[in-house]
Amino acid sequence: MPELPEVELAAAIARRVAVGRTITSVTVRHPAQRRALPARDARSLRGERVIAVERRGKAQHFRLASGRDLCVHFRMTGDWLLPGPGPLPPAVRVVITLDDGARLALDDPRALSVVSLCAPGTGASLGPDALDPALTAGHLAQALASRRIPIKVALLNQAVIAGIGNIYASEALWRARIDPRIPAKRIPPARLADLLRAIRATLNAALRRQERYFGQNSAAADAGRFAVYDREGERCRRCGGRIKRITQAARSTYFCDKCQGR
DNA sequence: CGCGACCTGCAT
DNA sequence: ATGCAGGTCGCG
Repeated sequence: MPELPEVELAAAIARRVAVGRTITSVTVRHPAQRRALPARDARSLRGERVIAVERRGKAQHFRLASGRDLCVHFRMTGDWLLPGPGPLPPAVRVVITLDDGARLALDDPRALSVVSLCAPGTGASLGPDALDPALTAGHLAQALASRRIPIKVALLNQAVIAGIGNIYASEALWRARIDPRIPAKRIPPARLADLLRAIRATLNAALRRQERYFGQNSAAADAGRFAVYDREGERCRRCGGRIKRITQAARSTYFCDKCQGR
């Protein structure tokens, strides 16, 4: 479940568990994960103190006392789990044990997550974080000025703006009443300002929702979660139009063609 | 640019 | 059985 809001919450959990603690072991339990974090690297983390856990876009960075950086990316299905005693759930791929006995477990059924020691400077290709207050519509305009790709596809490009994924790209465009198919460079500055506000409102609302329903998997938590995502054929809650699904860059885009601009 | 690869589980 | 999934990289 990992776009920016989900990762922000996950990072908060990791922070609470790990910051100020020393790692006593890192265990890797899936061959695919071992490629990114070989046994040697995992071993080298023993005795490392965690200074901070930061989030940039969808990536988490454990800043370590030695100056190294343990990077975690959940990709499609990763999440942190705080396992109790006893056997670990089957999809736990990596376990970080801290000196107070607490365990931070990477739970990822698809095993596409990446945990690795990354060199400083990695992530330079990331654009500004979507919730960074320093990000302005002007920056966005500049980043999009030369791109004729559809705006929805541009929003998924983490080099343009970091943290937006397939769900919230559709949701933010709906909120800003922008047609996802419009070439990015053709959106006027004033509309980009609307879009940036819509992105922030969408991500912040999702964040609040996360906190409110933390740990629950109830129907209440899902009700009304998305305005358009995964609602093909249903009614637009704003104008009553039919929600459409199209494919862009091999991914589903949802939008209302009645109230999302020409 | 689009598309397969990386992985697994789930709905149809 | 098939196709799809909230991400990203690397290929043609």
